[in-house]
Amino acid sequence: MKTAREQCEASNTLKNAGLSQTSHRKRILHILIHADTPLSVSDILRQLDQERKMNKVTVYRILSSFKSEGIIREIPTDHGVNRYEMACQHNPVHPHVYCRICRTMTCMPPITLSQVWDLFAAPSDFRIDNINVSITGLCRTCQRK
Amino acid sequence: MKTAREQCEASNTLKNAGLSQTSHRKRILHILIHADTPLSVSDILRQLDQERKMNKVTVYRILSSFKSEGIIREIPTDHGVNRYEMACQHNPVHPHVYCRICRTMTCMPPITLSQVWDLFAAPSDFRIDNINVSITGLCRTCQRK
DNA sequence: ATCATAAATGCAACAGGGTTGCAAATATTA
DNA sequence: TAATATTTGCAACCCTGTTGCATTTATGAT
Repeated sequence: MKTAREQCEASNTLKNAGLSQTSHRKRILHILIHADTPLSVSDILRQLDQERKMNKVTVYRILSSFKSEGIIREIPTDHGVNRYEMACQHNPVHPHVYCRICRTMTCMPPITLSQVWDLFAAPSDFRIDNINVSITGLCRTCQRK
Repeated sequence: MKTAREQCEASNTLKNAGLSQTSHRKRILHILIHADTPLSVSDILRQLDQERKMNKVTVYRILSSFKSEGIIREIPTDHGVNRYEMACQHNPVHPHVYCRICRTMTCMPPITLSQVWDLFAAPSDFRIDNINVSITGLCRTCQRK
């Protein structure tokens, strides 16, 4: 029985997705695998730059390919900044809690929507302003193109 | 029994929220009330400009005050563009379906998350890439400030 | 190993959403 | 109607994310 972190190991992940084994991709995977919250591009750049700089365009392109291959999941926020988490470590899909002031995002256990409501009906540390459920994909028209 | 559109009527909405009755606010409310999908700021500006131009800063500020007062609900998208819907016309909170190509957003009936899964497990016109559940608000630390 | 080809990366410049400071215009209250 | 507080417009700006093109790096066949 492998742990989620082993299953997500960089070179296997890239091989399974049919992506070439570049040092850039491995570095970004390494950061995502060891993150304990979903990361933004600026979070990733900051971590990369501690060791060796990487161009932001490269980061965007790598994340874009990871997203297409289903390696990572993208989470939009109110502030227009997307965050990313490893799909294999964060299964199944689960709610995220986001503070609109300090912009901290944390993962919740994978429960149903009505359970989310129940959870926050009780007195809690977190004051909810808004709950969003978004289903993103391709509409019928755009699938044909 | 009033219809949702009557309940949302502009001058009452502003009065209840304690906001002054400016023509700008009424124009934006009018557009939101008559929208059949959640609108982005550029959607709103485009509609406004057909009649008489309004500065985009004003639109952002008005939407921001509406959001603080709970008059409208904000829905983030993968593309970093927020969309807005009248809270009183769109109760309770419900999922949104968003096409990542044409960027069309539509409202779904207010069902639970597991029902959403069931709905899309069956053959469907819409191909799901990603489901996001986000709870936005204030964490304990930021509530104190 | 080495070479040719395809893919990945860096750089500069750009596009668009959203924000801030300040001056001018408008609404509210007395 | 005048005084004050609020709202609006304008210019300039910040940040996220994208595009085109030149350069570098990985891959696959010889």
